Amino acid sequence: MDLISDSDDGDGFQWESDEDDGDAIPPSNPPLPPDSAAGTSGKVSEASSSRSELVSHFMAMGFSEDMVVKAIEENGEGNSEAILETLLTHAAIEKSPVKREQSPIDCTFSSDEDVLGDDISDVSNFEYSSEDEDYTEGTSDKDRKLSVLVEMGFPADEAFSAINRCGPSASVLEIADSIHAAQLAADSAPTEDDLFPNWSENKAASSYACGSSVKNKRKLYEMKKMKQRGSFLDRKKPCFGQGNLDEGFRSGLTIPKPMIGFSLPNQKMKPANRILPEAAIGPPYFYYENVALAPKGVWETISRFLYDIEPEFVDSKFFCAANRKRGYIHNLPIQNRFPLQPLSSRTVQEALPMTKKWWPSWDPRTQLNCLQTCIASAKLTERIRTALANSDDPPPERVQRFVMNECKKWNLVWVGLHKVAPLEPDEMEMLLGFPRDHTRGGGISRTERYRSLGNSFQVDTVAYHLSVLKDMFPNGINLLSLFSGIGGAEVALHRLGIHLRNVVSVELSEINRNILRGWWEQTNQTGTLIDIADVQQLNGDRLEQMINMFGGFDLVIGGSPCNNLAGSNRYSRDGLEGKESALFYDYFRILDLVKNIMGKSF
DNA sequence: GTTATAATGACTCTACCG
DNA sequence: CGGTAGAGTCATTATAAC
Repeated sequence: MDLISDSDDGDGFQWESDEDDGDAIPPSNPPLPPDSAAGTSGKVSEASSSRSELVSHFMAMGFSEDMVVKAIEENGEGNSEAILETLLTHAAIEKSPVKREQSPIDCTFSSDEDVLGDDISDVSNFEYSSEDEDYTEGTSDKDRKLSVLVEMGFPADEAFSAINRCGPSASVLEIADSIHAAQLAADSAPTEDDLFPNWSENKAASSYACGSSVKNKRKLYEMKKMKQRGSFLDRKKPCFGQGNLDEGFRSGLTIPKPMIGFSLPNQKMKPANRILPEAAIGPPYFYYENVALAPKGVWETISRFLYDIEPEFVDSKFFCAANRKRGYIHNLPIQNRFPLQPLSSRTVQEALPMTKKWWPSWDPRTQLNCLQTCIASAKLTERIRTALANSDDPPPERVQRFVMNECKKWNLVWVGLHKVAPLEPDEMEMLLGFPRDHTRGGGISRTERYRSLGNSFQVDTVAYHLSVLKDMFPNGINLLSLFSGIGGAEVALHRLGIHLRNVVSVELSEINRNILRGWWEQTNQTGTLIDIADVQQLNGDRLEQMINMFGGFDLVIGGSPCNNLAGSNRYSRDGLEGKESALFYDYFRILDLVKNIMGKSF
């Protein structure tokens, strides 16, 4: 088949074309590091029979022999999972969007279907921490009732429904009764789990409680959970007698490997049509983001609040040259997605061509790890330089291990002989999909740039998910953007060619608000941008006013603070109840308000 | 007062092995 | 099945420098 012309610019992309014209991935692979399998301590064993079997196995999935051989050499024969991941990565790297190769997704998707009728929703252990008193300030009567009910131990989503059900004059006690009744009714209805065929249960989780060497902090954490567990009402009957004893420790969902979400660009297979729970269906559409590797139970809670939608876990390494493992919960359609153009480079050597010259053969990295908010110290890069300068050309094993460890930990790249360095802010902008100098100038310090960038969306990834909106809203959208940061959502939509009619952006940091405002003016937006500093100020009245003014929001998007969830946090990784990360509940609060207001008058 | 610098582990998940 | 080792992570804090 022939090529889709480049001028097509997004509109006409269709990945579901019928024929597998050219399987073939052109042999011109992206420039791999000069690593070359021969160099590294001959891991390639020769059991050629099993090997050729492996090769044909993957070729049957549609990968070229060339690629398969390379992938096997990289990972060793034993590790077929890793081989597959490498193949997927390289397939995604393939530049030209017109040369679709078919990908083997069938085998990675529906592998586990072992969902018994078991309860996956353990998560009603929700309490506002004591310092959240001011949560109720400036909010409506409805909000106050919700807050009280939640403190009583009711799941907020159920409390919300009950408040609406009972009407404005109902007392808290009446509402509580109503919730209870609804729970009893739900208990007798056996279905509901059937909606999530992909969720599986982590059976090993029960061993979590009996770990022998628990540190103090850990104990506290567990005791806290225990305490909370005692206080909430079970939403449904446990399926197996007293089996809910470890309910609070169970993690109900697993993160798929490879972390490709519901679909990737350049992938032949169409994602199956998912069935969303009734309460999840818009308007408005919504899109929520946070770190994938959060403490246990966090995503269960988030999902539970966001209408029981299954999270889509995606690693941005399939969209750019750096890892970024994130979970997304949204109610968008997932068919007919298309990627942002031009496609971003998916190897460091390609994205940062200057580094290629200095990249030593014993550094096998082709992609960076997650871009974070801090960079390596100059002392460290100097230690590395002297260590290498005092070694032979291929440095001894010990030195290599030291250097590789630090390079991975701090995302260092090669910028000279024996010289490694952290990324520059503009390089981070590029890797994350922002225009050059997006965060530069306007009185923003370098440190602040790193911080803001480290907290941002990866634009290509998000844009791929949002691309389905383009055909649905040819006249543009009204956007409610919470925790906007440096405007990843806005940039993604703009780059998709989706007109931004009215944007209400909520962002605490003045620096970030300035960045977004600067971008807005610089890109000659014709819509209106309203920025608000504090989510707490966004109450029902204000939302109702804006909704009436704009005719409703088409999309509510936001990634709530991750700092109490992120693994790098050594001081306050307190989970969803942490000081900042608890703002997730404001995302839910506002989203649900918008849904209710729009549900009434539209 | 603001900005840059450097030092500061733990929690998960996974692969592997016996 | 349990133990172990390895790897990766949208960060916070104290201090120096400006």
